[in-house]
Amino acid sequence: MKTTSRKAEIIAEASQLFKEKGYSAVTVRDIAQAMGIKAASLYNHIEGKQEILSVLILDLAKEFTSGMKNIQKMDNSPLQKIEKLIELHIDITVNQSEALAALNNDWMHMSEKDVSDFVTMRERYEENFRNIIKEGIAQGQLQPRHPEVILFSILSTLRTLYLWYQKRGKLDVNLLKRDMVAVLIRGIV
Amino acid sequence: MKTTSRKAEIIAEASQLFKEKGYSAVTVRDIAQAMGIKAASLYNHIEGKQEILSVLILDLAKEFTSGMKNIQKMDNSPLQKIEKLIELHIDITVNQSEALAALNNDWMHMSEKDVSDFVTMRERYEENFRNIIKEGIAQGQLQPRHPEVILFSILSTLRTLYLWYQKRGKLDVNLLKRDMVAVLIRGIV
DNA sequence: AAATCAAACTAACAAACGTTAGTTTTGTTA
DNA sequence: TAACAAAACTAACGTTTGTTAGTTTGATTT
Repeated sequence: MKTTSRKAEIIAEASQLFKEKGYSAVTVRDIAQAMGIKAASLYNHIEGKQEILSVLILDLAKEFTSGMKNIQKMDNSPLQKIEKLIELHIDITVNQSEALAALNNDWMHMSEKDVSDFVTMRERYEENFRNIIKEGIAQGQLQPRHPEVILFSILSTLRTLYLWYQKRGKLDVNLLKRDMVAVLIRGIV
Repeated sequence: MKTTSRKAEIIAEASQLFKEKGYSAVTVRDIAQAMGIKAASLYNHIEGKQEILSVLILDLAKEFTSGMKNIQKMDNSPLQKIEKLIELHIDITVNQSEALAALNNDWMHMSEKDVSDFVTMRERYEENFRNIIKEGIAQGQLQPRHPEVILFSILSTLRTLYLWYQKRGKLDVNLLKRDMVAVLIRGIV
């Protein structure tokens, strides 16, 4: 019973290498070796090195976009939406930390068209997030800080969560969500 | 009156390229072209491509280490020390965002020895930061959250500040410090 | 004017790069 | 067992990579 295509296996293997050394420092021969085959064999399954990167990044970007859409639909307060967004990022981090690394660090190495699509998606995502924050401030539910500072304090933490989630003893996900929400929203004092 | 050595100019130019595309995607010919000279000419001033990276990263790491040392010496409460650390990161970000990008993303491409030195310095820095947090919790000045979560919420935000400080209309530094301290320490509610 | 020196140059290197073409192996289906 | 398709292979390609060697330029000092 085979459940994953060979192409998917290649992408999965490559994503681990990309996470460790970055896209540009990983060669197709590295990827092939990790799979126990020769470099040329990869080309039976993929169009090129760049395709691996684009699949990784764009699929993940769509997942964020769709998650955002779902949360916007909900009949929740701005603060509750922010909590849901934090949980969305944590869930994605736990299951897709390799793709997340590529999305964060290597998006500029995609083709021109894919970069442009990605940047558009990212800007939309950030704008939606910012609007939720602004609404929270307007309603008096959030402190009247610079929305940009709030947005990026939260987003920076969530985006780099993949860097330390692994090594720090694999905190229980629900515990992590609880503490992250608390720290990011209610501060530390 | 020449104030900067040719070597320093090369390192400065290279750091900008590294920030844009990452160390591995930048060639020595790219660096040379940005300076209006030929690639081979660079080798009159530097030992190799890797040396540029190491100078950038290790000098900056030392700056963080020395900043931490100064703050530890002060006779301040844990909370005040954390505020000072936030300000330290912001000051460094404003003046050295290129080197900061290299330190964050490309440290693993230094020589084995330099990587090892760097990782040691980083671990010490994080441990010192963590101890300040723990002390704050022990004294009841901070909420009793998982210290690791607090540490990395703050550190992630500060470490990636360089990514958005530029484009967001160059907020006034003092205003930025005020809002960052407020958001990171007192939360957003 | 001769000597010095920093900093550029041309030319070339061996190695590594992503990728292509054509062929063989392997396991499944007819 | 013959046919087929998936997935591996060998061999090679043209480029780009970091770097070296030896030379020339141009300004400053002796």
